[in-house]
Amino acid sequence: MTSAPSRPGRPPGKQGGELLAVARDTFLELGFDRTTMQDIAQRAGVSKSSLYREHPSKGDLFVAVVTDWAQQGQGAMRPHLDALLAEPDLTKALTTFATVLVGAILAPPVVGMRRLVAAEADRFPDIAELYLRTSWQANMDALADTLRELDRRARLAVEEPSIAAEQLVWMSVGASLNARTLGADTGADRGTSDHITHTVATFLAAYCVATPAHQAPPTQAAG
Amino acid sequence: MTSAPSRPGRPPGKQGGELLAVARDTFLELGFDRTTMQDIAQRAGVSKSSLYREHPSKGDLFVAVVTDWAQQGQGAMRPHLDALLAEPDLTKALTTFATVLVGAILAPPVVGMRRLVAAEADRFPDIAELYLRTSWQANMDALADTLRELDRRARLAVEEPSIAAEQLVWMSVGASLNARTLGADTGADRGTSDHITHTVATFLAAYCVATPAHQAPPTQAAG
DNA sequence: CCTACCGATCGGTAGG
DNA sequence: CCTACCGATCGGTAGG
Repeated sequence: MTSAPSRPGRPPGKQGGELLAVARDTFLELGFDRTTMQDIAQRAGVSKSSLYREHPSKGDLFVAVVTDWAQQGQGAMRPHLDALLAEPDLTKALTTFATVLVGAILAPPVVGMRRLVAAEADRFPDIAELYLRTSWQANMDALADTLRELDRRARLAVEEPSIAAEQLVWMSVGASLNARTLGADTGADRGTSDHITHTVATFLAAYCVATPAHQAPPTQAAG
Repeated sequence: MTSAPSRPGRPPGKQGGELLAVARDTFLELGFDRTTMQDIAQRAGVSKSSLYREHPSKGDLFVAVVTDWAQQGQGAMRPHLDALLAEPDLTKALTTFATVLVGAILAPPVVGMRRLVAAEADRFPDIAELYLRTSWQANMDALADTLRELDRRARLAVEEPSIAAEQLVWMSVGASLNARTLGADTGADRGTSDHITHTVATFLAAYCVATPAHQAPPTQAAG
């Protein structure tokens, strides 16, 4: 009971994760250089003093923001990889997975964080590398493991799972991610279902053991 | 006579294209915000006044730098696309082309300009779009045209040349470009010949009319 | 005289 | 917690 129902002191002022979220949004909106500690403090409803008490410098705050973000997105693809394994129709499974993947990678805050980290990679090389490892490479490795498992089950013929994973991902999102990274928010959207269909077709043409999607199968059983 | 063989005045100080090159290198090294007009003027051996006379503001200078850069790289792939058409061995042709492509896109100043333009895309949306169109999309379109020509000659079966072009490019450079954009200058280099070999194999598995590289051919003659 | 160029300094704003 | 303020530095301008 009475776990401080009405605080006697003054209204809140954000801390911890909430504060990091405010800082993140501000960095995303203005960029690192043009974001002032004043901006963040104001939006979070705290004084600059309080902000500096929790994060001793602007650089430290940036590191905390990116680290927090990278950890959150670490296992993001897990459930969809499980679904990829479970679906019996490979074309359907890969199409669904690629669709989810594209949506996740092209989400505006995700693209924004990539831009932000890349822009400051010279000043914060450690954090850029952590971001790449945690938020990207971890998911790529998980996809490679899934492809390896599909090979083991003789549903795909994948000799180099990590390369195949890269091919699937970059065929799916390369063009769109490039355009959005360079700021083209033009409605002329790739990542359409048509684009994904072609990605899956090419992928299966190379790695399907049974019947390739759009040419006569060599009809060979997997050992 | 006396067409000023030895200038009586003071030593040169760079202008025009040379000045743009100095500005470009400085922006690449320090980024837009951390580059001062002073820095650029100093390196170019001119006064700030002279710099401002040629480029009325820092933003104008940046626009001039990117525009100049984009124009220079516009037809960069032309000779290599011609070579791609000329080489009779398709696997060899594509491998050579992909190798050149990867080298060109991953060249440090090229990656640096991408980072720079992406970082300032919010402040200079027009220039980001021009960069994307002139320096990237133009070369992609040229590759697509080349694939269309190979289809016409019945050496490839490419229904959607622009999509096939994207697939070839992004399978070739996606992973490496991503890593370098995020600042990982780690010696663990992709873009190796092994990686390119797999790219070409997957591409041909989907688009070769005759004998796919690594599985039994369906043996069908092109009409 | 004009052009090209420099040293000096302005008003504003940043991190701390 | 806030206000005030510092040392430093920036883009841009003007006098000579």
